Amino acid sequence: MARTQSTRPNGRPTIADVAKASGLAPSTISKALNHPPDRCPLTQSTRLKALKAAREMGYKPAWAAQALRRQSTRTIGLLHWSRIPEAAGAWHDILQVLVDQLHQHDYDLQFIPNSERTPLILQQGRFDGIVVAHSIEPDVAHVLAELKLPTVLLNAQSDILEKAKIPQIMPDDRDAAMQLGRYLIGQGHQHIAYVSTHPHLRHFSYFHRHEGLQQAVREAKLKSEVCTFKGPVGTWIDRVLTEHAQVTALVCYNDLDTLPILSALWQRGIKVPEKISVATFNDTPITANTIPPLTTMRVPIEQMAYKAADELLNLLGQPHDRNEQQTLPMLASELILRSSTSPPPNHA
Amino acid sequence: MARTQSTRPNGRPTIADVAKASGLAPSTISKALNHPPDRCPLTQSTRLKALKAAREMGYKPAWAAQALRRQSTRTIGLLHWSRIPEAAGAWHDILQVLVDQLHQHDYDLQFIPNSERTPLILQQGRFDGIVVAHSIEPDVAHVLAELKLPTVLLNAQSDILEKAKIPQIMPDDRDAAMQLGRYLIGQGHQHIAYVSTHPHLRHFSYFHRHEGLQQAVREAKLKSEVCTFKGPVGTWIDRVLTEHAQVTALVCYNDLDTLPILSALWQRGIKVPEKISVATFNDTPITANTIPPLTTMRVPIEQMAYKAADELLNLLGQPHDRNEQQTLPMLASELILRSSTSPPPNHA
DNA sequence: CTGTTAGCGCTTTCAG
DNA sequence: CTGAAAGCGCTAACAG
Repeated sequence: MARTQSTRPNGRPTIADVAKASGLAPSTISKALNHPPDRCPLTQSTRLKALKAAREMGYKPAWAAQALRRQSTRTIGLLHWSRIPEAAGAWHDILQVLVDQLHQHDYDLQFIPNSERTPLILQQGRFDGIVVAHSIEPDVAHVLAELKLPTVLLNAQSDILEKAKIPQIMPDDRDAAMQLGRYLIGQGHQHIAYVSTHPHLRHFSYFHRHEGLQQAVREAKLKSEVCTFKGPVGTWIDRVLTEHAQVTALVCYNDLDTLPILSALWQRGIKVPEKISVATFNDTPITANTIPPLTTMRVPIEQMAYKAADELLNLLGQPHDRNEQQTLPMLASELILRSSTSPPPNHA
Repeated sequence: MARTQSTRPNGRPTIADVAKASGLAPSTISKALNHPPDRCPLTQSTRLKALKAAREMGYKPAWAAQALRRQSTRTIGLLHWSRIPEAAGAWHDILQVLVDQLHQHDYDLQFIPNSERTPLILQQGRFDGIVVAHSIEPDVAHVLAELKLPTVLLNAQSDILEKAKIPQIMPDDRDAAMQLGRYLIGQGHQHIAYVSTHPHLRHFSYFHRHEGLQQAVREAKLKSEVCTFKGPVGTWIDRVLTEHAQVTALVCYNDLDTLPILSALWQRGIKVPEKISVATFNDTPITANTIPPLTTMRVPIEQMAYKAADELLNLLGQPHDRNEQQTLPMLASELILRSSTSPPPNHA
């Protein structure tokens, strides 16, 4: 660990130091470091000499200098909805895959918190590409569209960006909800409610799932509509149990919604599924461990992440095992049966 | 939006373009942009001229160039344990505060995934400071210690870094567990088990909580020890209920552990709290919505985050409202009573 | 008060 | 096959 030759104020050696110490030129060191062993325009011996010197001095390229010179940061920005990343539940698994895939091509993933400063940060040239996750505000979308950076929409929707031909990866939420609706109707349920504890949902998944449920009801020619309730569970649960007592199945928007809903039913002594069935979306660890364990639609989270990485690397001009598909099909979900659903009470 | 004057390949104007367009020198534009209105070495009129030109051309400083020149990235790295940030539960709230505090001083927070590349990333000079969250591997700690970067340990432990006098912010887990233990013992519990679903916990919180519980048992002069069980709940729960049937209270390591544990008890028809009491740490939304709602210790998460930001800004030489305390006291937790605990069965 | 100059550390032509 | 030189875009020191 001879960290002696150093010129930088912070004490770390520059490429010039390595050059001097090895009796080679800076450019030679650079070549040795940046070209793969095979296609490297250097003699085997000089290459090794350069590498050895660099290693011995503990030389690490200064990132800002590389970025400035290459006009590329090898960093992908993840634009997410909230102040800080939602790495809970489904997003956790998505991010895991995304980070791994990008790492394989020497890209890092950086979260871009949603704040007033977001547009500035995007315009500073800190990113080689962008993944838009969950949703995006119109003003940010405009900035992004002007930037013409390689970008993909991952489980996110934006008229502005879609118009700009940005690839969009999303699950087929309508189909998933329809499958779930058909299953419940097949069990004998005639009145289904679609519920969420979040008061202001604007995500397309919320609407698509509602539509899918409605379609299942329509095709079964039930007499009822799918009624909806949203906001804190205390604001609507008692109405469901009284004014809408014919409802025998609750479909929750997502896994995180279910904890307060199951809790509210339990506190009122309403048995699940004997009195009312409950089902949801996203097959996360939470859903397997609720009381009772939840019937849920497994959304193909990992597949979505692979697709997103694939599309982005493609836009970045990275050679990689391209998933050769012209269009981006929406991905299908799978029904996971657990004990929170059953035929409704008094059913033949 | 006259984006006409542009020289850069990517079409965005440089400071030189702004200079040319405004008839001023690049350095003048730089001064106008980088000095606060008050202490700016420019005439009001030239300052405004510079600012106007920059705004009209949509000029945004290139981040890499600024970083290279200033030898500072205005970015703080968050070193976390897993591949991707754990933004669930308690960490979510911590990060929220941390990001906000740093933003107020124009620092961004960037997650550094734990991988083989972590040491390299640290050495590239991408960060002005580091927050070590949760835990850290020895080799990474060594690299970090050599870097001499402003660093704080946030709910993390590392002999190597503590030896290097890195400030450490952590909750008083021993005290929290002791409070909880005393409460349970006061309720009449004589046999307490300390449990977790995670098989290989090495975090100091895990050990400190155990110690606190033991201390409560010791000071109450109970005849039993605190027995521990860890790993997937299915591997130990039946043993607790048979071989250790005298156990009447389960203290879970943290909030995320409780879902599978409550579920396992429910599946076996064991009533909580009538048959067995359950309590845990971290007062997160999850704990309020379990069946039954959980008695828990509220760890002062936000306070910890404020302290961490404070310490770090201090090390960075940022003038700010310094929380003038010489030592870093460990922070106390508060008991939140809910319905998952009660006196044990057959208790007077 | 403003402009000129000199790099920050690196990579990439382009000569030798 | 290797080295010298230029310059990415910016800011800070120093002249004028």
